[in-house]
Amino acid sequence: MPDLTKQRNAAGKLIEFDMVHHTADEVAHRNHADKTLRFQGQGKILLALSQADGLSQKDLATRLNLSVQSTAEFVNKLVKKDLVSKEKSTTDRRKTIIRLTNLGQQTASTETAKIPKFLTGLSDTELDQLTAILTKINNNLYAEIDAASPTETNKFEAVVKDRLRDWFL
Amino acid sequence: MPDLTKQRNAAGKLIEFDMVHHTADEVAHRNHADKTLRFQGQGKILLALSQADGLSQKDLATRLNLSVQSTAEFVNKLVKKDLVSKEKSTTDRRKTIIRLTNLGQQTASTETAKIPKFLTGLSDTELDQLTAILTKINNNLYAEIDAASPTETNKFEAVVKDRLRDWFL
DNA sequence: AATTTTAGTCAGGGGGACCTGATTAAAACG
DNA sequence: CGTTTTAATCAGGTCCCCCTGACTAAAATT
Repeated sequence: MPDLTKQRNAAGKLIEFDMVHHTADEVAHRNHADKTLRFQGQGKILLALSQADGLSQKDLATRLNLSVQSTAEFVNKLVKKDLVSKEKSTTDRRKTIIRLTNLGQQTASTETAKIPKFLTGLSDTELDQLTAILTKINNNLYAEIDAASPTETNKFEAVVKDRLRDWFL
Repeated sequence: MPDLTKQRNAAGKLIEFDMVHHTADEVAHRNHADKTLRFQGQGKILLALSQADGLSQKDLATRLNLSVQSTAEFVNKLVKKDLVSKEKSTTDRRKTIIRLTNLGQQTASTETAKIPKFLTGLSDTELDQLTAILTKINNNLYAEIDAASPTETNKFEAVVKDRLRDWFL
């Protein structure tokens, strides 16, 4: 019989973390235009490319379950920021290959590699505990995505799930 | 000497959690328009009101560091959704008092009270560990907000920090 | 009572994340 | 070779989160 109070406490702390983290992020970046990478819009494109560079826009659109028009728009925004480059495929003139620039690679790897300050006060034991618990939680969430997405009708979620998982192995 | 690998592992798991959580949220709410409350826009208003109901728009704007026009816009959107109500103050005809409707109270309390499925597979020990670690992390984040916001020049962050903290006590 | 301050509305705007439909050029198919 | 399919662009649109400036009415101040 799970202790509902403990679950509620943990849930409350997660909510608090989400809000405070968001607020701290805003405060830290107020004077710079660079927000933390979100799994949304341009962030999706960057994250996908940092895992598998050199995709066509159509590939990106399919993998991320976006329309080709949205994909093109986000890609063009990233081109403007010099985070990605576009070049025609040599094998199929219809295709445009999108790659991360050096700056784009740097940005994506920095975002995924940097250690948030708020983790620096934790002991090694706490870090191990946190990692183990989050691993469990993330697996539970993967299971949720699985259950809500029958593979036949929703290829996207399965693809993203696998991509996300591969990333952290 | 903190173990950088452990910190990096934990940070990676947090990033993964953010993305997978976001994806699971999208999948779960695809067929309903209700997204999880975000500490942003309308979500800010709802969360502030669920803590201190019956504020004027000016109060809300000040507390949340929004312009009065933005505040009015978000309030009107929430009125449309029947989540908040507006009424003129009896003591000052310039002021409009904003309150949560029953539906709004329900929505806000449901969001903050519901226990996410992904927590149900954790043992009591793990829940205690998670709560303790998140408490530490959140306090670190509060300290970050403090350090980045000298009280004189940025009242907002101090106010929000206190509000967020009060919420979970 | 005239002036200044306050609270909120209205109008217009920027930027982002997304979409649909029409169109063009390249590749595949019959 | 004609037709169909594919990849991307262009145009237009919705919704959200934010802003500034102008304006009106109510309250406070002088």
